[in-house]
Amino acid sequence: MNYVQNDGNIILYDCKSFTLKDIFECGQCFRYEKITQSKYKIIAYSKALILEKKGNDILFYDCTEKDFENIWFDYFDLNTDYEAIKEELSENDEIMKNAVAYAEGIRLLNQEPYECLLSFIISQNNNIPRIIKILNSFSRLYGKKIGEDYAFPILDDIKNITEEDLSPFKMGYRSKYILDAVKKLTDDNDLIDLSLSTEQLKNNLLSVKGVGNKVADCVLLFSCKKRECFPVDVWINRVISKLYLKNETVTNNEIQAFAKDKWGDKAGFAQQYLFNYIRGTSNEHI
DNA sequence: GCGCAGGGGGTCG
DNA sequence: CGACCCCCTGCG
Repeated sequence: MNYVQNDGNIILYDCKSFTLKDIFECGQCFRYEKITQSKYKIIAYSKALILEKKGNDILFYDCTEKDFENIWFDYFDLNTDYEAIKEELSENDEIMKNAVAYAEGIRLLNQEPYECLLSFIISQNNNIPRIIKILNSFSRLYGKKIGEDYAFPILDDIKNITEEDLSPFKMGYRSKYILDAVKKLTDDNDLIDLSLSTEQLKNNLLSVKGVGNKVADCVLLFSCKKRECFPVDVWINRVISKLYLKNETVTNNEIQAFAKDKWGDKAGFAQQYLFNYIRGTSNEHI
């Protein structure tokens, strides 16, 4: 990965598989802002970062080499060869070929686990604009101010939070789940210990009230580097049953077994390409 | 214009 | 399997 520091910015040269729209709008994260087609802001790790794509180069505005190496390199999963993954997934699979072509610049972000957990608890039975609204207003009240933006609250900011404190955000019944998550994270430093096995980690996540199979898999995939995880929601159920199983009705467990068998340790990558593809083209498939 | 279903990246009892 | 907290949309 070839990059230079120039005039306070980082320039990442000739970066394949890196499209800001694909990365941020494929549904894995919520605290991004579109500035133009090729320019986005993302808030993560208590930093606000503006990125712009110019040709095949990526500009990281106002970014130190230290932050790039310590935070953003891993956040954007720059150690992973997406060209190879796309090729492997697409082999003998016309459906996947189309899904990959639809958003070839997707990368799986490595987000902060506790933020990811709280965010996907909010996401359940909810729609994306409202999820974003809740997370932003929550950050505005409890997160650290960074320039004109607000970081997602760190655990210390919210460890004593009450149900009443959460009522302004209109999280509904999810407030209780957030409180349970905060309590369990506070009580147990190792609840989301990345050195644990996928199974152990998943059991820990499932112990949180309001965290079921789907939310747990999202946290594992989007913030714990467990790329074999395959979160199944209504869209994934739809795309697998319609495109791969000839409209057969299947349970989410059957879908998960199908994905494990077909994509193995790369199921998580497959999930993002397919999820984004079916959501973006759902009108054409119905 | 308003009121009222219907449903949204699920989970719990 | 139905209800759920709340918001938004579509329809009469």
